[in-house]
Amino acid sequence: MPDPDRDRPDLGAMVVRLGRALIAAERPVLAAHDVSMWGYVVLSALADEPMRTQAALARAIGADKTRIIGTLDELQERALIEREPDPEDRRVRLLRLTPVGRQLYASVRTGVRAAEEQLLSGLTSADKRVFLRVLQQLSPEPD
Amino acid sequence: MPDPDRDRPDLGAMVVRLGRALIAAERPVLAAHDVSMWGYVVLSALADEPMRTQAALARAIGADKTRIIGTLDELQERALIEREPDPEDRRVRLLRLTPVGRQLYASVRTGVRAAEEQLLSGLTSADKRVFLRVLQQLSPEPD
DNA sequence: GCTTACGATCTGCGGGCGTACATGATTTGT
DNA sequence: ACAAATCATGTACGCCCGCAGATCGTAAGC
Repeated sequence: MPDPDRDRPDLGAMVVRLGRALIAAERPVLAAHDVSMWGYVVLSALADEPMRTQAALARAIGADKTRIIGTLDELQERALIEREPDPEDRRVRLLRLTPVGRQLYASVRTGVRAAEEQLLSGLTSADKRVFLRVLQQLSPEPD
Repeated sequence: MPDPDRDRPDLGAMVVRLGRALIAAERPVLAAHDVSMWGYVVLSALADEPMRTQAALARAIGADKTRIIGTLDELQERALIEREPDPEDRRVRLLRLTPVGRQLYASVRTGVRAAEEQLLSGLTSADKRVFLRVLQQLSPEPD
């Protein structure tokens, strides 16, 4: 009786390949809306809930805190997010989506989900359900 | 009836998080054997089958052909691989593992697999089987 | 033989990223 | 009041990567 587990590629190799396929599939969607990868990630994080500090946002999306500043600058300039000093602690900037930003995010996300569905289209619905549930279970929340 | 599919994170976000967790889990294993990530990938590719050209190897592992030269130099210096001019076409270098290289690869792979099993240890065996099968189905072979 | 094509290698460019450090504004603890 | 901590920001360094030539040796077609 053969052991399929011994012959499969490394988990890491498969995840990397899937990641590359996802990036390739989603790049056109992002480009169509003129949003960068990091921009989309920021919009996604802020759509879930507004953030009280930029450091918290950086932690939430697994980015360096200096790296997201440029992204925030651009999103703010396009009026997709608001970055307002907290009246109670004027060191911190309250971050939230504008209505326009929320709308754009919804559009991009719809496209991203469609691209993902395309990649998953070869699966049975049972396999897809298990796969997505397990993947969610295995992808750790950032501290 | 709630729709769990609408609330889940993007597939891309989950894959990236899982990838980071895998890298973190496997880094100590690689360091213990003094092998770089690229080195391990090369050993893995050559363990499957010897390669007739370095360009073919680069394509197989999704790396730039100039990138792998340094990796091959190091592996050759440690006598883990052989890089011999093809007598029939002396432009190309035949690449294959040495017995030592095959042995080291087996050790590292055992450690890598153990780290991966650790990450998967929270799953039921049915979930794990489906997840790995689907993941393999979704991770495209490089051209 | 001569031209063209191919493989390996080296070098340099530009971009993305993480890290560290410095600064200025502001809050907090004593 | 004063010192220490916190937050956003800017700057600079180094690393890794993909990509585009340029070079050299070799092979293949004419």
